[in-house]
Amino acid sequence: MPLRHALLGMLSEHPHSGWDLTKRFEQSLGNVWTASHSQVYTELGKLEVEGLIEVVGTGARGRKDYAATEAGRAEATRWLRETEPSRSVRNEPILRVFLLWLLEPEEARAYLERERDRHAEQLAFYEQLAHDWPCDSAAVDASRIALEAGLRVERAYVEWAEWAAARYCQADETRDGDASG
Amino acid sequence: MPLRHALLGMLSEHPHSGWDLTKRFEQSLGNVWTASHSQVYTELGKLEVEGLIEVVGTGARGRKDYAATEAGRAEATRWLRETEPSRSVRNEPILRVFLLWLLEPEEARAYLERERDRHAEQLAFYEQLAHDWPCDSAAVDASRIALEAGLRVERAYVEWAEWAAARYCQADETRDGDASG
DNA sequence: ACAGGCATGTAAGTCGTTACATGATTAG
DNA sequence: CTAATCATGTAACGACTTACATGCCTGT
Repeated sequence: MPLRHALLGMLSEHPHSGWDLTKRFEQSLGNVWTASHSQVYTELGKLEVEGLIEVVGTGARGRKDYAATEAGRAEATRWLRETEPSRSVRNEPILRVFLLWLLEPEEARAYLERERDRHAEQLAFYEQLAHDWPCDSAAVDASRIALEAGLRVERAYVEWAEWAAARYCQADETRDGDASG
Repeated sequence: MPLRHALLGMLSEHPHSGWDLTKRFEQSLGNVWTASHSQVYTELGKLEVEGLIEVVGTGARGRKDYAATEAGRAEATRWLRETEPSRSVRNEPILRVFLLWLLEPEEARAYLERERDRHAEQLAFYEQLAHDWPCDSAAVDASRIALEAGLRVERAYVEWAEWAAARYCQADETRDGDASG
């Protein structure tokens, strides 16, 4: 149950509301794990019933801030220690590359160029995060290591997409000599 | 529905049995998309009812080889053209890195070293595939481009895991001066 | 007053995992 | 004859997505 443990981990760092956690899944965590707000609120409800998290504050608009209890933090640690990471993967953008031969070369090239742009944007975002990085706690340090993975993987994707688009460019140019677009 | 379209794509290349498709999800495709045999057989049943695939041969032990029909291939192409790739991501091994601060430094380092070894193995496998690559059809070419993504991303992970483990090494050495392990 | 963002929740349906269940073929 | 591998399927349960539903606060 990685969602539950992702939540316990974040709530072991410092309090978050369901809204905050949802935002984190959309932002820095988004290249690693995604969860919709409905999933987050449902799981928070279960975790509270089980005594793994508790409400530690409330705010405007019904906001509730949760933090992990000792039991919750222990459960997150136990999960890290005693279970193997699932290797189940979902990477639809690259899955599509396996099917790219079904398209015309210019369509395939356009797809690869969009991927390059997307990854270039993501890389720029990560570079900004790394540039502004505060040097604080151990939690922050682990996040910095995870960020470094994002940084390096995005860089690899940008270079790959350029290499791949060039392959399809060649195929296209061979056919009609047009290098525009 | 990426599973359905992954199947249609593979069955547009050449015939496969449910067993073959399951194996492909465990091997080359496995770093991009995974599916259990139960999911594969269930989806093949639906695709056949919908006329998107058909049985084109049978073999020993009840083996059934399927191929995409024209309608199936058209559906795969339509999906590529008309839908945006889902950005929903599952990458539990890196998710765990965000929680690594909950462990002792030596445990965290051990985790990163296991990841390094895993990715090094995967990289070696991809390098072998790339080395033995046949130069044939367009389908093969798209797979070669997808393989290149795997190759470059795995290389990035190996280098990242080494960088990351070194960080935890330092933390550990600062505490007890032990550089073994 | 209104728009945009903050904030939380429920329900229906689909997708995915795990376990159950069976049996044929092949190589040693 | 026996183990490994090939080969297919179903069922129960849990996870995830999408849509529905509500309402408050802040800035303009």
